[in-house]
Amino acid sequence: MSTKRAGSRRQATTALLEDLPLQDFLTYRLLTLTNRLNRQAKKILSREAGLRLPEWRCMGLLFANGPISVARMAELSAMDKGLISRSLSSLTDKGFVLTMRPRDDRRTLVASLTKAGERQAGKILPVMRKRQRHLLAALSPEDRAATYRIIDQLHGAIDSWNAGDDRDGDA
Amino acid sequence: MSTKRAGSRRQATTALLEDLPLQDFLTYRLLTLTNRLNRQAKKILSREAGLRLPEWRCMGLLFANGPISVARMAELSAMDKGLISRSLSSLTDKGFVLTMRPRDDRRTLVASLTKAGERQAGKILPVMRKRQRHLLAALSPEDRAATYRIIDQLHGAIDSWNAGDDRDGDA
DNA sequence: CTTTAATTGTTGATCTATCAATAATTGATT
DNA sequence: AATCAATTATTGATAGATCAACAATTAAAG
Repeated sequence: MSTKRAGSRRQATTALLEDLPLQDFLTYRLLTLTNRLNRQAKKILSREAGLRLPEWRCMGLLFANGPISVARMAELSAMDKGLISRSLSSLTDKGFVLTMRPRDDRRTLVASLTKAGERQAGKILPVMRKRQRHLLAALSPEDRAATYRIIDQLHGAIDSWNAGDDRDGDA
Repeated sequence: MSTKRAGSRRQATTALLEDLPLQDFLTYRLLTLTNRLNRQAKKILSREAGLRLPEWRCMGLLFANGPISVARMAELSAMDKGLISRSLSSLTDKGFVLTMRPRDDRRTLVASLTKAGERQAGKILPVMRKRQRHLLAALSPEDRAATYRIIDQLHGAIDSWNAGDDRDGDA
């Protein structure tokens, strides 16, 4: 439980950066946070629907965006196309997804939800939204706004580091 | 590269939560962020030292905290003890870590860095610190302070969700 | 038209993360 | 002491994420 975490005993500010202990590295902190979030989501999904995390993400994408290709799904979610491909396979087996190859470009694969898939997504989504609300409710309005800004700025920092590093590094 | 991300086209605030698109779920955003951060760290480590991510985390823990047990490492880093165990094995093979079982409790395994391990950690740490500085430099002082606060508050939200859910859910 | 290049999705390999089962040891109860 | 419970680390199984190699198809160049 919470007492097991190493977290908040130090307000790590820039001044401390010179000897910032590893446990206070921003990357560490974010990693342990998302690991816990993933564990939680995983538990919800297996309980509610017998779905795996990337499967649910695919269903959510299709539910929100309608029938789209694997490439488009990767673009929207930053998921790996290989992972998407495998997830769509298993979702097809489970009867939640239906795929087809458009005549005008037979390389692309367009996926869409079946009726059962829509029912399933409609059942899970409220739980997930409730969870999002619960998470965001823990933050002050200022921090809520700051959160998305911070995430975007960190993406920018990753970009610029990779750029200086050598070539792209994100693709 | 950056144009591939779906991110910042929307300032997701509480008001929008009712139909928050999946791509703007906080958990999504954090996940794609940490995935990118991990990719980056992985690249740095394999280039600089031929180390894997959890291996480096173990070395960093030992470098910062001195000789400690597997359980203590798990406690400090929120890593899985199994993952730590395997990492220590490979680090021992690589000559960076040395383990021993104290006479007073022969269940526990205490790990420490070898000279070579310390050299290696001393070589990597500056790069990693530089990266942390680079990331934090992208944020305003207010956002920097907010970041750690937000992370801690989200941990709290996870705790309370899990508590209401059923039993613990973190252990 | 034909060759070459680029795009799209699939698959295999490897690493990361989590969980559960186990063995070894220690601590507690009787 | 002897049994039972708790702790510690290891191992196996499975899911998740990344990368690279590949085949099929389409687009571009000549």
